[in-house]
Amino acid sequence: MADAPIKILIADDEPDIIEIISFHLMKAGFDIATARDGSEAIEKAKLFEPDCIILDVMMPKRTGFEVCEYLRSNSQFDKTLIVLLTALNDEASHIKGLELGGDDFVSKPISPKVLISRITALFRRIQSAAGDSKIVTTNGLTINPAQYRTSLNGVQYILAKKEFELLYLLAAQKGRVFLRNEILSQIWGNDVIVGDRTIDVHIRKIRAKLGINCITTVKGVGYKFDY
Amino acid sequence: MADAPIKILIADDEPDIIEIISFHLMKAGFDIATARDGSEAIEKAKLFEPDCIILDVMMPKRTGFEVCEYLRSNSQFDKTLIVLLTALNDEASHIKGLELGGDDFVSKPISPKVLISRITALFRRIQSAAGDSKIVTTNGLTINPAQYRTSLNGVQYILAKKEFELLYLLAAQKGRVFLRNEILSQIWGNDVIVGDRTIDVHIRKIRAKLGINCITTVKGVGYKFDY
DNA sequence: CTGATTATTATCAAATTGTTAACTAAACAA
DNA sequence: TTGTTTAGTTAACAATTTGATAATAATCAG
Repeated sequence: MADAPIKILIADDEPDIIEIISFHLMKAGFDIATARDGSEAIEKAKLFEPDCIILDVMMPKRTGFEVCEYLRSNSQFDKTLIVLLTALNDEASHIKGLELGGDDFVSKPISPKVLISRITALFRRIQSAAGDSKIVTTNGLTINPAQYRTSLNGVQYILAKKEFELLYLLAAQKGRVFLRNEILSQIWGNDVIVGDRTIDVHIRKIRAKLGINCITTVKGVGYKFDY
Repeated sequence: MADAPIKILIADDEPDIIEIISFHLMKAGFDIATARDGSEAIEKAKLFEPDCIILDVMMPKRTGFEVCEYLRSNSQFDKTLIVLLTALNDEASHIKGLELGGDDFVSKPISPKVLISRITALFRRIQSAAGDSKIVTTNGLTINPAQYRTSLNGVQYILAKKEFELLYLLAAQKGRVFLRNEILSQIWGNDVIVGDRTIDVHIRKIRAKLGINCITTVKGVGYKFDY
């Protein structure tokens, strides 16, 4: 729901595992925090407010199960995904983990790629369940189509429907030049006939409202988002 | 909004597997349909409209991957969960499956209990992402769907049924814009026909009763809760 | 410099929503 | 049942916002 990078907390008592996983998740663009035992995991969870927590089942102080149970009893973490890791490939703990409110369960040895694609799949599914589509973010400019909201460096700008749709169309494929015809058929549809100047006027309004030149004119061709 | 039994389609070419899985899933209260190959899976999916499809990767006619790809390219199945089954415990196909839009990936031999708990966990997570039946609290405003009660800074406000449902629908997914059509189908259902002004009037009543502007109009699009 | 393309501005028409009041249906108590 | 209250819907109109166009100015490419 937040238009920020996805935050993941990794809790495991084996430094090697933490290192490998966090390396790969960072490379995949996630924002990472780590913890070495169950108690630390809970503390960090409260401060860091991650979107997803990866918990080793076997940890000192509090096991992953205990942490999971704690998090699930606290409404602050209603929307936090919990992925449990275990060395055992044992059915009972697998089921137990899911019943305690875990969202996924991965057995060691862990393949970072598999872990990343599982987490990605979970987020994808949740976003689509919540009716979200893709949020565009560049240089402090955020365009959120589910909320019809545009903000620049934290300040909100209210765009009209057509303005917003036009901006989103261009921004969703940053750098690509859209011909006037493409824009017309995408935003207005193939059967509606409007003049060419109409596009210009909307582009102008977007530029004026945001106060930045995020849309570049490609003379004789069309427009592109470049920011 | 409908609390009908959850429908699951199982597609596998091994009759034994189908039998075992469908037996356990039925026992767990799901509504089951089956298919023996990829093509049949697609046909049945269209007719049966399952909430979840369990696909064996290795199937005649069309593989599970192909079926998955097909389903994901068809917006009718946007909200359908896809669980892939495979005999291979091979990382590449695991990742491939998730990238094709699968939601979970389970390796054979399959434990029915594990399968059920994974499916249950997925549904649980999706429901909560979609804003299911939880008390909403923001800035002193509390909306309790179990009791149909609303209070603002400790003071109770009595909303009528439709007013309450409308407020809750929006508030459960704060920030998200709901199209008028979405609102109509969620609150009134797909077969009831009411005029557009009806929504406005209820929105107005909510705003008047609470005395705050917790619902924002997004002109030409719909409404959103923002408070 | 010149012709073509785009930017700007103001204006008007159209679409959308807000508001009120009246009417109908449902729920409830006497 | 009857009368009364409450909720839900609709219609009519007002207010607002948005979108399209035209006319003019500015800009760019050759």
